[in-house]
Amino acid sequence: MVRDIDQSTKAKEFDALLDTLYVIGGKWKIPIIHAICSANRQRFREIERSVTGITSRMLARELKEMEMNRLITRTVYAETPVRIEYEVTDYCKTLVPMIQSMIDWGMLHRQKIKES
Amino acid sequence: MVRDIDQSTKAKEFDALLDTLYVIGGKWKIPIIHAICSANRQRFREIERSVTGITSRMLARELKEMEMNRLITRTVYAETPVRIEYEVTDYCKTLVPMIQSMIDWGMLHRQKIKES
DNA sequence: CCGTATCCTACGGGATACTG
DNA sequence: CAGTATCCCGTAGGATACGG
Repeated sequence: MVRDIDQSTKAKEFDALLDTLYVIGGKWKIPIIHAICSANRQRFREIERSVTGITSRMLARELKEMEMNRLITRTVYAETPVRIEYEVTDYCKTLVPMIQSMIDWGMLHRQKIKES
Repeated sequence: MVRDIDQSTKAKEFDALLDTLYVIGGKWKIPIIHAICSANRQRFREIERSVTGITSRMLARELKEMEMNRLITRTVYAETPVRIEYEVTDYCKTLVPMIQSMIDWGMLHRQKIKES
């Protein structure tokens, strides 16, 4: 039946939405992506500085999770001292328009609230 | 200085991003908006049914918060029995493209993970 | 139908200290 | 620099029951 097909499509959309919210969920992932993206590649300490308020524990944890989800890559350069760089994947860059729309919307929202 | 202007712009962008994440934050708001939007207006019970897993406590709480943030309106129709409908504001509809991109991205992500 | 009132707990996430 | 190890806490949010 057409109706069944339509329902399962809606259900899949809903699940996809939940997936996305899960992947980008929590307080830090989007800000981290935004930070790495704006410099294209970044070291641990640099990210820590540009994401205001994050602790090294949280950053380490989030980076690990995002690596598992193929959002970033971690590269170790065997220099002395060792240098480690994080880079967003092309895949992750597909999130950029979404993040930009979040920024735009936040600006708008701030205006809206001021007009109380 | 140009550099200061640039930095404060970046800071504002960052804050706007945090604002958005705050407003749409939590587990339920985006799914709720998506549910109401897809029908344009909805009653409490209908929303409850289409947002899988939510409890009435959570739904009531989220709706209240979203009303405060001018994302939805609550209209009471003095019939018997009384009918109450929730509607997204035009303002809220500016979130729709973002939500759609979340859905698209979720679909993509699922593929990506399957290819492990 | 449209919620509110309680109670309770898992866990996201902060603070601090420490290692290779 | 690039993290790990502990300890700890607030609160988002689940379960359940009830009321207008």
